[in-house]
Amino acid sequence: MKDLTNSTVSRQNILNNNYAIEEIQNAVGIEGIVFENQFRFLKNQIAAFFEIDERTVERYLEIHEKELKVNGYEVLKGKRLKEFKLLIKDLEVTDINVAQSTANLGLFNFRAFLNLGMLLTESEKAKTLRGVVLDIVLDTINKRTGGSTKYINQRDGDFILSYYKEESYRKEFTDALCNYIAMGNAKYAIYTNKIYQSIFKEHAVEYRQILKLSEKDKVRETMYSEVLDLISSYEFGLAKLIEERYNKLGRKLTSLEIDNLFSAFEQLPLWVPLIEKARRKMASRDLAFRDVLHQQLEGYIGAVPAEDFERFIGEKSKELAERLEEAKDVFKRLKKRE
DNA sequence: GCCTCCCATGCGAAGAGCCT
DNA sequence: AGGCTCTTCGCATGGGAGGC
Repeated sequence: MKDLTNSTVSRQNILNNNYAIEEIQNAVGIEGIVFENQFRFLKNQIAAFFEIDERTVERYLEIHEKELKVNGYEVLKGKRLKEFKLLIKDLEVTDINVAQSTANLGLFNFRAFLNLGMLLTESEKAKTLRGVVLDIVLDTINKRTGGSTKYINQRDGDFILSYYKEESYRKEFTDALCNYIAMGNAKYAIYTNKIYQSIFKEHAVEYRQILKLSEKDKVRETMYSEVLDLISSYEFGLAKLIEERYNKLGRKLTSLEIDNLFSAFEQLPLWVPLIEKARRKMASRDLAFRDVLHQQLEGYIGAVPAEDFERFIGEKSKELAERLEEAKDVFKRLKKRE
């Protein structure tokens, strides 16, 4: 993982990982005032923890206002401030004195506190915190995936269906290549790679290298359901186009003809948003979960949203074996009904 | 080795709005 | 209305980096 202080994406990938945040909170052990079900910290508490001046906190709030607000910093006023003041009065906290007369009050929650810790370059304590945070993040992902992230894509509930569907579309595609294209056996690899390159700019060998896959690993078993779905669309669409052209010509297509067909097909504007989405998901997730950088897709890297952490390492994500077992049961039940 | 420039830091004033 | 205490921002300071 990159240096947190200058990588927005890396910071957000940690802050969006609720599982890691929970562990970090336990490890850091800093306790604020519980307000609206969250720990809250005042500016002076934050400054004291990081051993910096309050004015420094303000500077960071100025420069990174948007990021810190997204992650939970807010300025209370009006009704909610009144409630907060009441809460403090009730708690009789001695080390915190918020004047009853104050008109607005800045509050950090734990995520915003952590966010600031990732930005601060002048605090030794923040530096130490970053080290701890990175360790915990790696540890959480490893713990939840059982050590390897090679098949983390399969932990998503949509994977199995996409994978099975894709197999049948692939069959259509290879059949079309077999029956309607006048080329040697190299055609299967050539046009499969063309599809990969059209979708994510890498051919199978590059993809294998980048993900450090071994000979016996199947590339498609490592792909995210969104990418598989797109490959399915390509394969099925192309299969039908090839068949149509074959029927029209009344003979097998030459390699030049299928190349022309392919480039017209991949340039259809309908692909643009779908490809954009697949690239974004693949590049961002592989960086966050597999610590893998697809250089060709660098421009598509963004922060992985919290829902994705739920999907891939959350309670609902499961090992493929478990899913297969479940799928088997479903098949059995269906059979009984017949 | 000295000078200059830049930036982080911290002081303090202005502005805001709630409390009594 | 005046007091109070917060946020925000301008500005002075000082230290460090880099140029000559």
